[in-house]
Amino acid sequence: MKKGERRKRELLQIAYGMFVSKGYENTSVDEIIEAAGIAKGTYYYYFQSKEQMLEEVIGMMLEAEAEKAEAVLRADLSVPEKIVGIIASIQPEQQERTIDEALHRPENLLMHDKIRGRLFDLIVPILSRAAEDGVREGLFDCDHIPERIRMILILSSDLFDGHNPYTPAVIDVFIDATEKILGARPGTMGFIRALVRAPQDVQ
Amino acid sequence: MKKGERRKRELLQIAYGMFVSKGYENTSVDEIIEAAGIAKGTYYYYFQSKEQMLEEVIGMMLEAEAEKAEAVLRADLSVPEKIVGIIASIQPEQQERTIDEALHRPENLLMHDKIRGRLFDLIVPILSRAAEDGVREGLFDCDHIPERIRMILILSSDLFDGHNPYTPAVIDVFIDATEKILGARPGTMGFIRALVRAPQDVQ
Amino acid sequence: MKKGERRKRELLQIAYGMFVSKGYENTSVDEIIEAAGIAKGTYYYYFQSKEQMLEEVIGMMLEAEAEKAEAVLRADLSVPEKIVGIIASIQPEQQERTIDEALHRPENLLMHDKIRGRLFDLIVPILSRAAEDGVREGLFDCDHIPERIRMILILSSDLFDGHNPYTPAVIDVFIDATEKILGARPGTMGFIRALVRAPQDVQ
Amino acid sequence: MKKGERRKRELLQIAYGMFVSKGYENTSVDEIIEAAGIAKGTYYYYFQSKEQMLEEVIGMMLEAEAEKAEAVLRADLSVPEKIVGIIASIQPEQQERTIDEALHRPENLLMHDKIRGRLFDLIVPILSRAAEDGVREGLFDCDHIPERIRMILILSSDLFDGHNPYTPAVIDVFIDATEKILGARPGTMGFIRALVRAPQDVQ
DNA sequence: GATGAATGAGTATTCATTCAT
DNA sequence: GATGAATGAATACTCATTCAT
Repeated sequence: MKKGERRKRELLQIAYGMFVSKGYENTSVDEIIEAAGIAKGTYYYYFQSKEQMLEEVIGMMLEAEAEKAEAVLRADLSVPEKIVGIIASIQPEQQERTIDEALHRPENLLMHDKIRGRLFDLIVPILSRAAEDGVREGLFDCDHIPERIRMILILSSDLFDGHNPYTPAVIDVFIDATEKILGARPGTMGFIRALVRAPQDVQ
Repeated sequence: MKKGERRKRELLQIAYGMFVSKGYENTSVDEIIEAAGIAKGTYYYYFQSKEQMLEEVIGMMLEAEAEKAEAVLRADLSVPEKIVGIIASIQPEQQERTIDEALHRPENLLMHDKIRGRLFDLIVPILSRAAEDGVREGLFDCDHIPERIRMILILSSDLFDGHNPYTPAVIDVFIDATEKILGARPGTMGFIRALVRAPQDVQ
Repeated sequence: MKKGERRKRELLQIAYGMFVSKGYENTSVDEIIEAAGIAKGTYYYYFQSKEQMLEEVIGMMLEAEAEKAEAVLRADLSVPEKIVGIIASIQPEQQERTIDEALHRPENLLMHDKIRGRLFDLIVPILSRAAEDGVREGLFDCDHIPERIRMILILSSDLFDGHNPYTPAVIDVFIDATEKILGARPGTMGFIRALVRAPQDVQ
Repeated sequence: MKKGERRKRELLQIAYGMFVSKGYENTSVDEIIEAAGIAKGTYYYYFQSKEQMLEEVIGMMLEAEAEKAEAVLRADLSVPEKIVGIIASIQPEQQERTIDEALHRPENLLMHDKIRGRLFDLIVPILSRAAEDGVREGLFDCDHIPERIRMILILSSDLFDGHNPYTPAVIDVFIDATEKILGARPGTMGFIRALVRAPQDVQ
């Protein structure tokens, strides 16, 4: 049992890397088993189908994301820093880039989309708790917190997902919009600017 | 030449319908030619590849979208109405629904994504012109108009694409965010609420 | 040893049910072990191969058939009744139907055929003994009894195996043929008609 | 069109030979295309599936059988000779043997069974016409002709299908049964004995 | 007696594309 | 302009069997 679990974990890791770098649809079972050094039968011993494996890969990834987010939440940071920190930590392309600089979007669409939906459902409540703290502290002033959080997630995931290079103007507007959506004083989220510098020269 | 063009147009229309209802990847060339009643060779006489055909399908669709948007722009409407009208007109799912009520997202991802990107690039300048009018009229107060417009597009396309049923809270927050992103007085975009009622009962 | 034998018996029973309802070829070893709640290794501890298991399943079934036939032979019945009783008792579909009404023939062909051959070899001598009694009693008048018995078996197994609905004409002709093959007086086997009524409405 | 049809015919012939000699299930598509010297795609250009090809193979074979039977019917023969001639002509094993002496039954079951059913449906009416002539001529005396014909077909196909060597006793009983089933005078079908001699030494 | 992880040859089917006519 | 026969690499999945523990 122990042994089988470890093996499975290993296969998920390998597949995750391949899915991210070449796309789920462009990664064949043959390629996975070759990379893993196992037989076809072994693959189907652990996974009922390629699609079910994708679900497990995503599940594994989400667990990791959730843990990271919770860690940020517990860290000694201001509420805006927590929110931004969590958002930054889930930008999928951050890790994807690490694995494969030449990431082509189209082949990743399916996985990207599946992850995005489930990730949002997972992260919205966590971020909402942080935002509620912000309201309590008088930093934010707004109702419908989960809906507002989701919007900020939508914006950030779309703007900063790596396929549109973001200009200073985009960042300014994003900061402005974030502050206003949460009812924060101008400047509250300004520190984002500093965080965003680095990856800019990619691509 | 004239005749050939018409034929091609026809094929694009047929393919468009199939791509939208079954997804690009799930539509085989065989199915297209059968639906069109032509031979395999004829297909490849008109299109270099299936992918190139997709590009042409999208191009054709975008032309139509742009025309519709320009028409709204020329119409006798207030600036906020123009902006909302254009945004509403490009919700891809609006047309897709017409063609196939049971549209499943995953198979449409590739086309959807390709369309979205190019549609935004096309529509942002048009909407920006409208927004500039709004600024001139004192309705809006903001800089970086194209960036702000793009954000509003991102939000609306994600929130209202039909796979998340939108609650009143979502609409309220969207209206609030839109007003604040454009620097409009509260209530300026409130009329959106009325427009959004109808499709709600679809799902 | 005792325990092992019982276990094996149990497995044969389970497999028999599955073979009959889904067909031998469509029943995988995986399905058998899951139904039996044992491990793969255990299966191959008891059986050298799936095919060998089939042989054992058939053997087990034949034993049961032979016992039933002998019981009918010992019963207090007229010779024609004995013969018809034994034939009726071996109609494989009779039991199969009990297990799975929706039995489709093609998947059962292999097993059906194997059983049929061995069943005939087993039952022909038994029936022949009954028929010899009939000759002795003056009911039948014929030579080559085993050959004649086999023909009657062939006819009945083909006509009444459930996939051809049998009409009254078929039954009449079968009765007539049976009587003539055995050299019996007309009417000797007429009682068959009554027996055959019931299953007719199955299909 | 002409060319495609010929090609298809050719493939059916090749497949027929393979199905008969190795069994349908044991003949892979790969083997067929290799034997035919065509590409995988070509195979699926002509046939939707392997199973559908089987249907066509059988259809082709049945056409041939029917033609042969009709020819016998038109020939200048006595009614009993016609009937026996037709029955002899359809013994599948006759041709199968020609193609592959080492015919193993189990792998042929599916095809054999499918053919048998359709062949009977096809041949029963033809033989019935001949039998009716026999009645008219006073050679036979019976009702329910199609049912009786079918029984004779069942018997002959089972007795003479090559896997049970037929003894003189079997032949005698078959002749006797046939005569009685049709209400013919003893000796009417005796000529069968002569026909049956030859193939006996096979196997 | 019993387990379950590992095997790998085998299978049918798909599909965008080519090209001689 | 148009045809349709031909291609062949690619793909996901099955399953009886083995064997170290």
